Parts: sequence; C-alpha cells; structure tokens
Amino acid sequence: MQKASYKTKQQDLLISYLKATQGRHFTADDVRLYFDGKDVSIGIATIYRQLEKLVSEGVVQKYFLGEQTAACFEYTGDGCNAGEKHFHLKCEKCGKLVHLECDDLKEVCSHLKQEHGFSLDSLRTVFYGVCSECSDEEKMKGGR
Amino acid sequence: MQKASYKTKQQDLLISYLKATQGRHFTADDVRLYFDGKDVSIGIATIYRQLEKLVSEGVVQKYFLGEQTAACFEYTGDGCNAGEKHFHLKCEKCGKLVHLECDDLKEVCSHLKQEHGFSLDSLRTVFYGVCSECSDEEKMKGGR
DNA sequence: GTTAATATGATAATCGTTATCAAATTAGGT
DNA sequence: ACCTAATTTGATAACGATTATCATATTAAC
Repeated sequence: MQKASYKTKQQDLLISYLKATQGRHFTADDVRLYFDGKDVSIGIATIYRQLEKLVSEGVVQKYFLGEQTAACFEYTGDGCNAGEKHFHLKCEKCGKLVHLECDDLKEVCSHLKQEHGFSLDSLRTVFYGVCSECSDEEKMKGGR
Repeated sequence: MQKASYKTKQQDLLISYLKATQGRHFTADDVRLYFDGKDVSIGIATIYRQLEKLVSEGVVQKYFLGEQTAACFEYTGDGCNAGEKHFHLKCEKCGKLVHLECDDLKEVCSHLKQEHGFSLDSLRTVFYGVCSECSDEEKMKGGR
C-alpha cells in the first residue's frame, strides 16, 4: 500500500554527504565535485532529483541567494539543527552568509502572525544588507 | 568633467514605462512585451542594460523571488515611494507578493543594527511564508 | 532467478541573463 | 548644418543552472 522506499547507492552517497556537511551550505555542483573522480559518483540529474525529494520531505532546505548564483541547499533534518529556527543574513558587499540564532527575532515571527496573519518561514527567509565588517570598512574610508 | 548623460529614445521609453507602473513589479520581459508590436520598441539587451543602470543608481529595485522565476524590478525612485521603507511578503502557497508598510517592523532594522551590526536592506529583503488567506484555507481543510 | 517497477545518467532542451560587435545614434565642436 | 568621436543599440551567440528525455542499469518482490 505504502510507496516502497527504494534505496540505491547514489542515495546513500548523498545522505553521507549531507551528514558530513552538518549545517553548512552547498550547491548541487558542490555535491557533484565532491564525488567527481572517486570510484563512485552521482550524475548531476540524480543530485537534483534526490535533493528535490529531500526538500519536499523537509529534511533539506533550499535557498535562492540572488544574482546569478545557483540554489543553495542545507541539511536541516534529523535533529541536526531542525526546529531550532535560525535566520540568514546575506551581506551584499562581501557576499558572506551568516547564520543567526536570535530569540528577539523570533518576535518578528509572532508579530507577522498576530498582526498580519503571515506565517514566516524563517528557514527560507534571507535578510539582505551589509554586515558589520563591511559597514566598518565603509566608515574607515570616510564620508562618501 | 562630469560624465555626459546621453539620452536616447529607448531610455525615454523605459522611463515612461516605469512611471506608468508606479510601485508595481515587473520583469525585463514584461517591458519587452509592453513595447512589442508598437512602432517603437526596445531590445531585450537594452532593457537589461538600462534597468541595471537604474538599479545601481538606486532608482529601481531588483528582487529575486526564488525558484525559476525571472528577476523582478520595481520603480522606487523620484519620490514615488522612495524612502518610505516597505517590506515584501511572498506567499509560498499562492505565490502572491504583498507590500507591507509597518512601523513595528522597522524595529527589526534597528535591532539588527544595534545587536548584530547588520544594516538591513529592507527594500531588497523578501519574507517567505504563508499568507493569511492560504493559512485559513489550510485550517478549513482540517487537521492534516 | 525472473520479472516488473523504479532509479540512474548522458545528453538535449529550456530559460533568464550577459557578452559580442557591427551598425545606428548622439553630443560637441567647427 | 556638417563632421567626427563617443556612446548606445539590438540581433545573436554564449553561458550557467536546472529540467526533460529515454535507453540502460539496478532494485524489490515473488
């Protein structure tokens, strides 16, 4: 009755990659490169297919970080850092992506829910702006 | 000394399009379609080029709304709704993009700045989640 | 071990965007 | 108005990420 859960070598490889990257971000191509040359490998089509499946299961998150960048994936399932909502800050100057764990920001979630009826998907939302290091640099360079 | 500001027919057409869409979102292709067939027209390359120029001047904003969608542009310059920071909520169910004008959310800006040294670019940040209508629908359908 | 269902991967196709470059347009002298 | 140099345009090629196609390989189930 229940759909059979076929298990293949490639699926195992991907899972092992995910477990090895705990909380870090990666693209589909990162996965391909990782296994490239090794005696086992995964085709890019399969990588996309399997990642998409895991995304729909909620085990993996998918981000779009603007510009011509490839989609970023992150393993958040199986107790890794699932549930503990964190936020993403993306610096428009240096391109750095920061993970932010902040209780105060959780109030943003409640506010959006209470006042605007909007359920924020904090895992998928990316805050754009300029990080502290880059702001400091700007100040250094003076006025203009 | 100052860079000459060359003015062409195409640049005028684009500006007139921008003024006509006050605050609405559009893609590069929307612009192309708008002028398609008319006795004057703009090539897609020129549209991208000019839009990119206006983005760098801060007159036009550029958004990436995830998935395989084309970049969205919005005219925010010249007193249209420039300055009055607004936020964007994007519903993951129905795909609707909502403009949100909310003072409370401006505190999010100060918080990120004060506590995390991060200058939020609220025009460019998109909040992902589920809008009130779609949340209601889910409740209607009951539990699962 | 045989068979049917499913997964894989090489490759073509797609889509948004950028690069190329010859031709057209513009600005600034004269 | 005319000439020239600088700039802009647009058709098209190139590109990069992703998806579709489909023959082949692998898997599960009996």
